[in-house]
Amino acid sequence: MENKTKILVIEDNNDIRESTCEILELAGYNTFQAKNGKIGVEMALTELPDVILCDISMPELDGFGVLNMLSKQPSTSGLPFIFLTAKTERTDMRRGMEMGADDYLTKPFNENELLNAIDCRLKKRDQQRLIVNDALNHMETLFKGRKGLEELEKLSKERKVRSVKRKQVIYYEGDSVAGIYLVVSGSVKTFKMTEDGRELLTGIYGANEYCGVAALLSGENYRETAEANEDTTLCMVPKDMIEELIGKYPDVAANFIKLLANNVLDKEEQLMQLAYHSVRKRMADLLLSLKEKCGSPDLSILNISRSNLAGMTGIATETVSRILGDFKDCGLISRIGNQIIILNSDKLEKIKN
Amino acid sequence: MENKTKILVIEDNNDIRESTCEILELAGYNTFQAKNGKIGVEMALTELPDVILCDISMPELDGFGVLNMLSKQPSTSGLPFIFLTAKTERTDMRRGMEMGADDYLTKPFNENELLNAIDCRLKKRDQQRLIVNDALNHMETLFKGRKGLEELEKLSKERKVRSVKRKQVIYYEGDSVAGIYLVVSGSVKTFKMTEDGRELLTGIYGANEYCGVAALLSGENYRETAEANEDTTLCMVPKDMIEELIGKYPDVAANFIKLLANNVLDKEEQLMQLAYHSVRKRMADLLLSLKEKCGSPDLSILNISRSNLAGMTGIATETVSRILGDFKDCGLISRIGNQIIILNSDKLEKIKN
DNA sequence: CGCCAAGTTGAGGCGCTTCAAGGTCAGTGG
DNA sequence: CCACTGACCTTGAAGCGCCTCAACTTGGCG
Repeated sequence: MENKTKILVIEDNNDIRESTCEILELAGYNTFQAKNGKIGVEMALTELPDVILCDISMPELDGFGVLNMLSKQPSTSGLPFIFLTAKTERTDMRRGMEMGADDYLTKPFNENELLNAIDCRLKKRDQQRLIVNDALNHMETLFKGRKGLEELEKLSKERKVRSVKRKQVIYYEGDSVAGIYLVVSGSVKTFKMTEDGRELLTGIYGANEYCGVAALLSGENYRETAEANEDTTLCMVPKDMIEELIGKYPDVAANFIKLLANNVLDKEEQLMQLAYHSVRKRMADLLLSLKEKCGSPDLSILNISRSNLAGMTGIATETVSRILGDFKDCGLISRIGNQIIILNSDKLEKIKN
Repeated sequence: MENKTKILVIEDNNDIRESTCEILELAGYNTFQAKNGKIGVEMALTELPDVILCDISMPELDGFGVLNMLSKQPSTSGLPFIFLTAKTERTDMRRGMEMGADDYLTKPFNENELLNAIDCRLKKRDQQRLIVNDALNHMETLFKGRKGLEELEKLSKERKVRSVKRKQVIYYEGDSVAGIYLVVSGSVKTFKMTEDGRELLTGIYGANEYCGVAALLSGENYRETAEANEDTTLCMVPKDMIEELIGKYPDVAANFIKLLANNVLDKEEQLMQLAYHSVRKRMADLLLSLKEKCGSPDLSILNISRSNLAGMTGIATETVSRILGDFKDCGLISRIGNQIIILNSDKLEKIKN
C-alpha cells in the first residue's frame, strides 16, 4: 500500500480535479489533491509524489510558479511534471516545456491520454534512475569498493539529482562550494575568464566524471565557472559527505590524493605546452588526447565546437579553423559537418613544433 | 662511554695514524683506526663516526675514493670529512674540497691544528643539526602535531640528509620516486624540458618546503627534473614512510589533499595567465607573487636570475631583460646588481594586459 | 688580468591575434 | 513553402608582440 505509485493533482476546478483523481485511483494509483498552487507545492514537498499533474491558470500561484518553486528544491526538482490546461496556445506550451515540464495535456483529455502520459513519464523516470544508479556504481571506484555504503544510499535516496539545460551555469567563479558534481549524462565544461571575457577551459567532464573536486578539497571558493555543454543531468555529492568519508576511510583519501596528484602533473604538462609549443602542435596534441579520452580506438569521431577547442588551448577560434583546415589538407583529419574525424594519429603525433 | 665522540682515522702510515689517535684519545675522543681506504669505508659504515680524518695517498683506495664512496651512502654522506696529506699542492686541496670535504690538514700538523680543526667541524655539524631539527619541526605542520612521531625520529636518526652543490641535479625526469625532499637550506628548482631544450620552471622551493610531492603521490615516475639553485641541503622522506603515515592518520592525508588541491588551483591560474596575459602582465604578476612568497612585507628585494624568471613565465630571457628595463624606467622597480627591488606594488598590479 | 657565465641591447622577422566579411546550418515565423 | 535570424564556422588581410640571432657589456672568480 505504501509503495503504490503516488500522483499529485493540482487543479482549482473541483470537477476536473476529482474526476481526474477518480480515473487514476481506478487505474491503481494513490492520489493526492491540491486545490491551488500553494497547497500543491506544500503537498509535493511533504508527499514526494511520483508524478505531478498541474493546471496552469490558477489563483494564488499559477502552474508556472509551482514548477518554478519545485525546481528550486533539490528533493522535488527531478519529479515528472505534467501540465494540464485548457489553453491550446503553443506559446504557453513552449513556455511550460522550456521551464522543464515533462509533458502537456490539453483539457479536455480522455482517460487514455491521461494514463498514457503518466505511464510514459514513469517509464522515463525509471530509465533515468537506472542511469543514475549506474553512475553511483561508478562512484564506488572513487570510494573503492564501499558498495552499499550508507552514505551513498542516502545520496541515492535523497535524489540530489539536478538537470540543467545546455549553456546553463552550474556554479560561478567565487561561489562557495556545496559539493562535487557527478555528471550522470551529458557533459560539463569548467572555465576561467579573463577580465576581457576570454575563457580558458580547465576541464571537460563527461558521464561518470566529477567536477569541482579540487575546489572542494582546497577548502576555497570556486575559482572557475561550470557550465553545461549540452543538456545534462548531475548528481551532487555534498561537501560534508566527502569530508566524512575522507576522515573515516584512509583508502578513500588515498584515491583523492592520487586523483589530485595526477591532476597536478597534467596541468604542468599543459603549462609546458602552452609556454613553448606552437599552436599547431598544441592543437594536434589536444586532438589526440581527446581521442584518447572519449573516442573509440579505431574510428575516432570528435564532436566539439571550435570555441571549446580554442578555449582548451588558448588559441583564437579563427586560428583553430585555419589549423583544422591545414590538417585536413594534409590528410590528417577530415570533417563531417562540425565533427572531426582523426585519420592519421601517427602523423599528428609527429607534427613539428 | 657510548656517547663519547667517535673519530675515524684512515691513514696507511702506522706511525702517523697511531700518534694522531693518541692525541685524540688524550683529548677525550673515542678513536677507530683504519690502515687503508677499503677498511676505512667499512668502518665508517659500521661505526658511523662523528668525524673522519683521511689520508689522500693510500694503497687500495685513495682518499678521494673514500670520500666518493661515503658520499654515495645516505648514512655517511653528511659526516664531517677532513683530509690529511703531505701534499701541499693547491690543486689537490681544491679537488678535495670540491668533492665535498670539509677541511684539509697538511702534514706535519701540530696538536692544536688537529684539535681545532675537529672542534670546528663538530661545531659546524651541531649547527647544521639544529637547522635540520628546525626543518623537521616544520614537517610537523604537514604531519599535524605528531611531535616525536617515531617515524620522524627514525628519519632524524638515519640522517637522510644530503647536500648538493649549485646546479647539481637531485632527480631527473623519468627517474622513479624514492621520496619527497624537504629543503633544509638553500633552494631547489623543478622544471620540465622541451625537446629543443627550453625549460619551464614548475616550482621553486626554499627552506622548509617540499619538492616532489605530486610525483610521489601520483605513483608515477618524476615528470620533471629537480636541480639545486644554489648550494643546498636536503632531507629525504622516503616514500614508504609517507604512504604509511597517510594510511594511518586521516588528518595527515587531509593535509596532503589540501596541499595538492591548492596546487591544482594555482596551476590553473598560471595556465590562464600563460594563455591570455601579455608578457608584461605575466612578469608583473610573477614579481608580485615572488614578493608575496619570500620577501619581507615592506622592503622587497628579490634575488633571482633572469633565466629563472624566463623559465617561470615561459618568456625568452632577452625579453625578461627588456621588460625589467621598462619597469625600471617606469619607476616600478629598481635594480642593484642582479637583485630586483620592487618599488611600487600597486602600479605593478594594475599593469594593463 | 683574463676567463666564463649572465645580463643587456639592437635589428629583423615570424606566428599568432585581431578585425572584418562572408558562408553554412538549424530553428522559427510568415 | 521560403525567407529570416542567430549561432557558428571559415577565409582573408593587416599588424604587432614576442622570439631569435648576434654583438656587446657586466660581473664574479681564480
